[in-house]
Amino acid sequence: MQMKTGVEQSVYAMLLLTFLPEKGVLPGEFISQQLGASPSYFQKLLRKLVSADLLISVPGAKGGFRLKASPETIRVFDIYEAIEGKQSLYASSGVFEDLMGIQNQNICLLSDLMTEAEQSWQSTLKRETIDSIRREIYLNCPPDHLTKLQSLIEEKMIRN
Amino acid sequence: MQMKTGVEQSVYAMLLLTFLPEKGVLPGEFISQQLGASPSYFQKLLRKLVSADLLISVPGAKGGFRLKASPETIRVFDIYEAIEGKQSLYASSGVFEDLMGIQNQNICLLSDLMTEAEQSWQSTLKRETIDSIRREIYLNCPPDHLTKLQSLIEEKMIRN
DNA sequence: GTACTTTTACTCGGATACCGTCTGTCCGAGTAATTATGG
DNA sequence: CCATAATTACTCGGACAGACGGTATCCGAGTAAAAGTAC
Repeated sequence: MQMKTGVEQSVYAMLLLTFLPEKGVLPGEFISQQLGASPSYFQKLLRKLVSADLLISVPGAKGGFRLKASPETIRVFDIYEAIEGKQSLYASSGVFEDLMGIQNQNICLLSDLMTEAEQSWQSTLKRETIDSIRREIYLNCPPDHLTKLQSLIEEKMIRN
Repeated sequence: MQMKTGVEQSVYAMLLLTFLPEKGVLPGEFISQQLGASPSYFQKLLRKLVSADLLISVPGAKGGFRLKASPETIRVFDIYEAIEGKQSLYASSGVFEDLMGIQNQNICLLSDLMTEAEQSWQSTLKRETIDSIRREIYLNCPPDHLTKLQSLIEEKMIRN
């Protein structure tokens, strides 16, 4: 049981996009290059983020991706859910309930506990936003490195 | 990302074993039959539980499995960890930290949050024990069904 | 009846096959900006 | 110079190959009780 690496990559992609000026977009290929991921696969992740209403995509020449909402409103959980899907971590088979002769469908000996555990896992991911991680970056990233990245992005980005 | 079905099956196997009288054991095949699982695979799960010090195994004729400790001391988390392993749900690649020029190894923008989320998930599983689930069974299971199961177990079990 | 051997019924643990999921690649289609072309 | 066509550079989404992990099966080895055998 391990989280898809796509979740981490997606979070980082969203973080990269926070450095974009208003109305700018970044091509998917540039983003995947920066994260060291394979472009053709990364496009699929980006499209999932578009489907989840986290990104806006602009087709055509000078097209690319941009955040749909402001970083303060994008929770880490939203990205997690967009990539991992909405299915819960635990699915009861109901075998044991059958064995015990428990008729009531609402009673599942384990899933109540599992559901509660998953909710407290998720609530932690709902607390943090892309913006709060971005603030961590500003605290820990060397300023010259940040300006270098910023200029690289402005060079590669496309206004429209 | 989904929990192994082996975790659920293992929890139920442990629950079955709580119905065993002192010094009795149940063969692995009987347990797997009751849970509707394939015997050859289920043996592997049981052995994992033995390795994790949750079960005691008795080899030879009249051999089988029995709980090592009392149900009050066995947490759901112990079973989860025995089957799923100790690896955490999230493993940082460090790619983004490299991109940001963050040298300090201790700083990982995402893993702090992920670690915290996983801990609150685990703490829920640590709270509940096999015994507390067993009490739920007594509340929700028809009494006649319980006595039927109890007598089946005492018929199939082996004293030594 | 006792000592020894064989059979039986389990666990143990490694080798291996199957299958679903995640990762990764490829390609045709759609879209829009840019460039080329024809009058 | 303007309108139209072709090219270019992206996204879109489906099809598909490969890798990996979880599930499942099998088998030989170890172990201990029971049954059989010899004296």
